[in-house]
Amino acid sequence: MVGLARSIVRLKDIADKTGFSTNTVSLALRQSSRIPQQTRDIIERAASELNYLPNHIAKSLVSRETKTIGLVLTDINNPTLTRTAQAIEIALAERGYGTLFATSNNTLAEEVRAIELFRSRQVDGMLIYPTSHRVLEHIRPLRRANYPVVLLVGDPDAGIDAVCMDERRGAYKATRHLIDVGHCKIGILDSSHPLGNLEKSQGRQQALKEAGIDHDPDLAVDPRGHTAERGYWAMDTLMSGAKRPSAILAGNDSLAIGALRWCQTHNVRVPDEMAIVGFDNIEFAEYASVPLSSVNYAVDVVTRMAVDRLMRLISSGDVLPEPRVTQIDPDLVIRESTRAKR
Amino acid sequence: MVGLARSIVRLKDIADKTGFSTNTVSLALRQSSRIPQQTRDIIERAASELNYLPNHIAKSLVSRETKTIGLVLTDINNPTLTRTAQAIEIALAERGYGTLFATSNNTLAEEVRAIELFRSRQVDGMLIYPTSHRVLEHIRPLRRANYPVVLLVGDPDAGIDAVCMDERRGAYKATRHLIDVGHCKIGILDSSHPLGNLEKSQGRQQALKEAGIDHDPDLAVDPRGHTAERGYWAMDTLMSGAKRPSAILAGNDSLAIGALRWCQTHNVRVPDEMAIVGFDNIEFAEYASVPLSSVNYAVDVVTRMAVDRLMRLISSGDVLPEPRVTQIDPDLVIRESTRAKR
DNA sequence: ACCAACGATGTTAACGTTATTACGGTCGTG
DNA sequence: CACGACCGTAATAACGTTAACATCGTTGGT
Repeated sequence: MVGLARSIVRLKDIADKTGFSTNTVSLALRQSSRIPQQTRDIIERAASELNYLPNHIAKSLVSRETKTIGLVLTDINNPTLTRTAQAIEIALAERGYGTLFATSNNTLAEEVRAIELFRSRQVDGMLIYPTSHRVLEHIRPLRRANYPVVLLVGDPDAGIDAVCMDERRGAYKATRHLIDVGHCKIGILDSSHPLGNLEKSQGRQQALKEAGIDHDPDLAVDPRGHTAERGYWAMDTLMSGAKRPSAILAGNDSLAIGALRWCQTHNVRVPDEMAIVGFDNIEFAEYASVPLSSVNYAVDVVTRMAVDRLMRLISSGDVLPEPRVTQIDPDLVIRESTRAKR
Repeated sequence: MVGLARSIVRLKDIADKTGFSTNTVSLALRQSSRIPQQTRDIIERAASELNYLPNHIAKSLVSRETKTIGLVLTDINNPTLTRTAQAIEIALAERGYGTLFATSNNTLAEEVRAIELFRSRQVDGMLIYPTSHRVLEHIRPLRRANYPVVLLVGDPDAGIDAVCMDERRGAYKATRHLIDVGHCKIGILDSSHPLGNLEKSQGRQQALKEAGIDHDPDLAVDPRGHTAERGYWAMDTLMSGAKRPSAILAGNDSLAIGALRWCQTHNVRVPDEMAIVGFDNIEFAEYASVPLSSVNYAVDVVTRMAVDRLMRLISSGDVLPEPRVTQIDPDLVIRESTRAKR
């Protein structure tokens, strides 16, 4: 095998070898019916002998599409985002698209950088998990310029296409469940930044309100992060306060595992003295020392719908259809960490 | 703000607006000293008014470099690969490179597909975590054609650049530690496929041999996967056998967590009745019900060295330097799961 | 005051591909 | 037997950028 990779074999080289023109070679390799089968065979044989590989870059320049999409994630420590990334890459590959990938590290500046990078690389569309669920001013102009963008976080009023789990509804279901099994002091470990994602918090409050339970602001702590370490810290903070909850809603499973660990090291029995629900239903939730109840994140559903929607936008030509926000109703997976109080 | 994104603003448009030629505009925007400051200012102002963004595709075509590298991973369920992916993306972005990303799903065919995809997209180099540590026949031709490739798995004899953790040494250290704290029946949960990665197994055997402990093949189980679920299964298989180990070396922390869970559900106390060591030192290892000892995976070191090496290869022109394999000596992080036997 | 050198800009060609149009020759038809 | 249709192939121009070279006017040195 000779002449791979860097040794740029071009249509011209095949043309020279076979005696046909560059153009004929191009048509033949694209199975054009204008070229008779016999000629095609000759050209195809020559192409494979020379180990020809089409230059996607040149093709993109003339076709004005790169068959590449940009994927922007916040950070990848969240196993769910990770699984989503992989599923998206696979789904896109099946449709002939490559995936350019960038992380924003949860900062707006890097998110903007990533979007600019992708634009300059002429991606055909973007899938974005934004840093903030509210600050979308840097994304809206894209949509306005008819650039195909699908968010993986849903603000129904954002005016941008989105496919995501309905976190408000998930938090509502989880809180309902905790109430059903006998809890009324239900704490929450989740971001409380006013520009952040408040949906879980709102879902919890709605469930509390419906059950006639007063909302106590002392039962909410912002862990300022998404790791188990932050969950441990937040739990410590919460439990050092005057009012101790009997159940915890954690913004994700890493936080929940940190909280669970805190309970273990402080001899608080789970679920008897403390119930815990997480979000995302990562694999480790099931394998924790006390298997964790968790609001499931339907990776495959989100991926499929988001990619379908993006393909739809890409193929819609110059004028995009009205934005559509799809929120998927999540299932609550009940495990031992929220077993009913006796 | 008008005319973003899809509305292709070209150098020509700036030229028309300012009265200069396309070429002058190009030079000015690249801060060429051949263009006086005053002219540059005019052109830059016009560019920003038109919201010009350079077309990377066109640039690539003429410069013959895409400033993009391809990253091939097996699958992303392994949190360590995930952290590596993110760290690599960041390191490359700092150097002005974009990251094209693909997963092989642990199949050779998809790995080949990903590599072809990247080649046709003219990436300037690739970072590959191969499915098999031994089967590299599809990668070697790249190297032979002077294509910059760095593996994230090290076979010293592969003839391909690589940067990785020294897993043999890690397993040796872990096994040594288990012996030191009093174990002699040391089981292993790891792939035993002859074409797979046998380094952990070899490291363990070396340590056993040095300690004069006979190798017992019944103490090894192939979990056929890398998840906690497979770890639970493998542990069950191992403990159902005639000979039960008193300590376990697990191929990664997910497997270890599965094994730990098995011990809990079967009332086997860790570490008193069973010691467990994992690999990779993921965050959850520290937050497991019994904090897990683990062989650390130095994400930052691997990333930095691999990216540096790749940059070196890319800038080395037509003839690549001799391949170099760097194996990083891993630290063993000792936690409660291997506390000394009394 | 003249010529060389230089500073500022423009012209042309190239990168590898695809799309559009053009060109010969052969065949069928009247 | 002439004419148009059609088939197979080729020539040309484009995509947006950069690199090499060309051109013009001005300046400075002698």
